[in-house]
Amino acid sequence: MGSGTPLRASERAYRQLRGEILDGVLAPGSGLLEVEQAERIGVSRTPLREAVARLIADGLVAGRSGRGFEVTEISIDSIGELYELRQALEIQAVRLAAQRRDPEVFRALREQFLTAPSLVLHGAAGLHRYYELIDEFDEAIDGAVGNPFLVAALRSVRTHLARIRRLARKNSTRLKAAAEEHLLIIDAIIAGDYSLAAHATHVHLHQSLLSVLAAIDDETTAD
Amino acid sequence: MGSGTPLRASERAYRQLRGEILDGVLAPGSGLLEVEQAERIGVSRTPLREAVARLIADGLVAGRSGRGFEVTEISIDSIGELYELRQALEIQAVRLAAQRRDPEVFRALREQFLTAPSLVLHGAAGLHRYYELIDEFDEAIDGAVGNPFLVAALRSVRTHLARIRRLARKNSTRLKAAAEEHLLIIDAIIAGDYSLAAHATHVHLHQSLLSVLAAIDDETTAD
DNA sequence: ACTCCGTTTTGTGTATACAGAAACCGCAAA
DNA sequence: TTTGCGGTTTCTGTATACACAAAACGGAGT
Repeated sequence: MGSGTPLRASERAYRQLRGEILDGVLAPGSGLLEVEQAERIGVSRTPLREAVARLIADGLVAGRSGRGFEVTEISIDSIGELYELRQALEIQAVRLAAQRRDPEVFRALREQFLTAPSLVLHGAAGLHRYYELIDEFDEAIDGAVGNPFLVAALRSVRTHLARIRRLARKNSTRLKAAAEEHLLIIDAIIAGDYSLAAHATHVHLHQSLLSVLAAIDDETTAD
Repeated sequence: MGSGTPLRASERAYRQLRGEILDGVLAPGSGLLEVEQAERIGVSRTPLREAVARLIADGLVAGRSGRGFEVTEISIDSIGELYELRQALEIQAVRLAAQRRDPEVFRALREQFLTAPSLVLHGAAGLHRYYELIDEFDEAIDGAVGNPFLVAALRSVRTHLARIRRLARKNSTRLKAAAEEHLLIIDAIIAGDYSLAAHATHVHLHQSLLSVLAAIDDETTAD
């Protein structure tokens, strides 16, 4: 299972920086310098600049006027704003998916999701599996929608979402509820009931936002 | 009114290429070579590559496996797909705008739009003014929404939309109707009636898509 | 001690040089 | 005629060198 091509330097730099930003290794607000980062990663400035350009396009990094660039901040406000975009995109995606899906795909996914509510009780491994299921759900939606523009927009949202997830330690009660919500959405998609799928997604995202904001509030006041 | 900074080479290359793609000077499917383009524009390969990277992020250009890169095609299918994304974004944007707008801004805009239906009868100059009004409408929405994520997604959609507009010669009957539709949306926003604004936008986009597809059909069968 | 100005340092933006890989061409063999 | 192979060319990907600009520093004057 070796990685096919040896990977270009610019690609390596991009993945490493992106990964570090998403994992919080490079904290929001930290100022980065081209030469510095190029040496650290072990590539020259040219491919590093290309990587940074892509990160800026992703919205993970912002170019500073004079000196270097910096990892973008995540404010409480920006979380709400992201969810406004997410809502528009996911509701549309789910609606289209319900109309175009291959029922078999979602029936198989449903089978998997039945175990989800109990997964959250099985420690870190279960949690990891849980997030894998979410990824599979997202992929199933993307595949059913079959719209490159919409999928690209969703991918961008999910990138930012990954950063936000890190901020909020999840409680298992909420995760269990979220799993149930996903099941409802999946059922609606299988049934081809696009209206129900859309409304269920609306509700799910509402709960999700509430939970994220509450979790972050806990974090900041607890410390 | 001189341009403040002399503009970096990479920025010049980006704007020129982008403009040429949007204007159709560089036809979809045309294969471009780095050296070739760098010489033509008058910059070295390094800034040109940066420009191309941005164009790829914009979705205007796709990197070819081995040799060079090429301007992305616009298929009939992709127009429908773009409108599925556009619908999700604009309906959300208009809904939020109706809730957050400064009424004065939209009252002023309304004043301008009253002249729009007649503008389309006044030749190329009138048409130009008409499109300026559309731009002002978009900017007013963006400002009222105040959501950087949503606005960025909208900007991306508008970029692709600009290419599609070129394909379809517009007839003045449709433009007149579109102006009326915009007026209705503006009125709903002024009234703070977000539901009406959303539904009116839905209708508007439906008509717009029909008109675009019809126009393209005419073009291709007429030739 | 503080401020202003010139110097030095540092970092970006751009050009160019170099290496490796993929496409192209021609020839020969089936 | 077609197919396979070697050499050649051309292009990309990366490193590096250079120029200019902006920030940090330091010294002189107040």
